Amino acid sequence: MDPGEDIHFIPFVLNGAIKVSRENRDGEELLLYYIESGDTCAMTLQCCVRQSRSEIKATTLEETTLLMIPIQYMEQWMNEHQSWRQYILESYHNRMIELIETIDAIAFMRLDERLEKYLKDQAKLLGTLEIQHTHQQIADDLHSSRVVISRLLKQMEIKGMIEIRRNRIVLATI
Amino acid sequence: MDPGEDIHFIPFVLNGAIKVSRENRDGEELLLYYIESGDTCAMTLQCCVRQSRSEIKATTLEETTLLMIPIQYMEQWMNEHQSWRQYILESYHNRMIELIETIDAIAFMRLDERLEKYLKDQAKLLGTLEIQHTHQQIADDLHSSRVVISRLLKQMEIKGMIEIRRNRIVLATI
DNA sequence: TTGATTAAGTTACTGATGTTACAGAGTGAT
DNA sequence: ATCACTCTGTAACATCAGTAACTTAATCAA
Repeated sequence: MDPGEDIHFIPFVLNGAIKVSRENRDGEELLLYYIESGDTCAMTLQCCVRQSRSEIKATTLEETTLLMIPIQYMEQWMNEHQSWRQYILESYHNRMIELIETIDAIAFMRLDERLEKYLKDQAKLLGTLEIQHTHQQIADDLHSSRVVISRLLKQMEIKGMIEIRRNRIVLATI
Repeated sequence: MDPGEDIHFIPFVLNGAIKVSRENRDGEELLLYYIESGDTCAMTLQCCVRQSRSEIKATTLEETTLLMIPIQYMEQWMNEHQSWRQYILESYHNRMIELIETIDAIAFMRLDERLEKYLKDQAKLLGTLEIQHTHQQIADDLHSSRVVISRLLKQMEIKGMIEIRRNRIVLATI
């Protein structure tokens, strides 16, 4: 899904996971949150329809199956079913909590701490200790640079927290 | 409103403005967004009830009148009125956009740019070019330090963007 | 096997921001 | 006027993170 695209559906993740990032004009990114299976992102709709400046990028992390719910059902169900209302409100709330967590990270944590959190989150999400990313990809998600990430990863390896392979980081524990 | 407090109402701002900040364990802060008159913060409720860790601090900026809506009405109206549902959803959405704006600021902007934006936002919000804050208060909102803010303000003054007085910054324009 | 390509390692340097410490200015109470 | 207190100015220094430039290693295709 590209920023600015016209969207008439809200995505519901059946299985897999979606990564949602913020992009600035220079094409620099920052990971905002993940949407896991059973989850939806109600704000996607309004966010992409209403605003041109508020650009958000969504990409799949793994093989992902989506249920695309047409916007008219969304509205109809909102009116008819309390459970649906609750579900949508909860979805909003969860995204909100995650955004605040992201703010915590970039405002209060140093990059080495953020990197450690990132790797652990990633491992939890995909249910594996092996993270299949290049240093450059990690740098993009954290809005940093490849050299800096390499440096910090090397330090983590020295401390025995991870093992560095080509295209892959292996965590010692979660 | 202190973090962790039990809340059975959602606040509806009749006039004035509320500042919502995030606080970490060390008592350091970061301004998240403002709630202006006619606005509400539906998430306040869930945020303060559900989670103990997700602490958020709300303080009034000026003389403010709140309408406190008991949670049971909130639920009842959700079921009965489409307009209320729409209003609540919009409230969530607006907070979301503002959080993303905050993320943009801390992730992609330098401190001097954030400071400029902060002063202008403050001026717009209160409808005056005079901002009644000490450098320390500004530093707190931006999660920086007093010395750094003084330094940057001095540079802005040299450029003719502001005038520095005791307890007060006077903007040249918005 | 060779060469091309991409990923990762390394070093030296720069710049933004934070810290410490102290001096000076403004304000208000007595 | 004097004192206490708070706010602001400034300098020297520390640190984290980003950049540039180059080397080395891994992978893959021809």
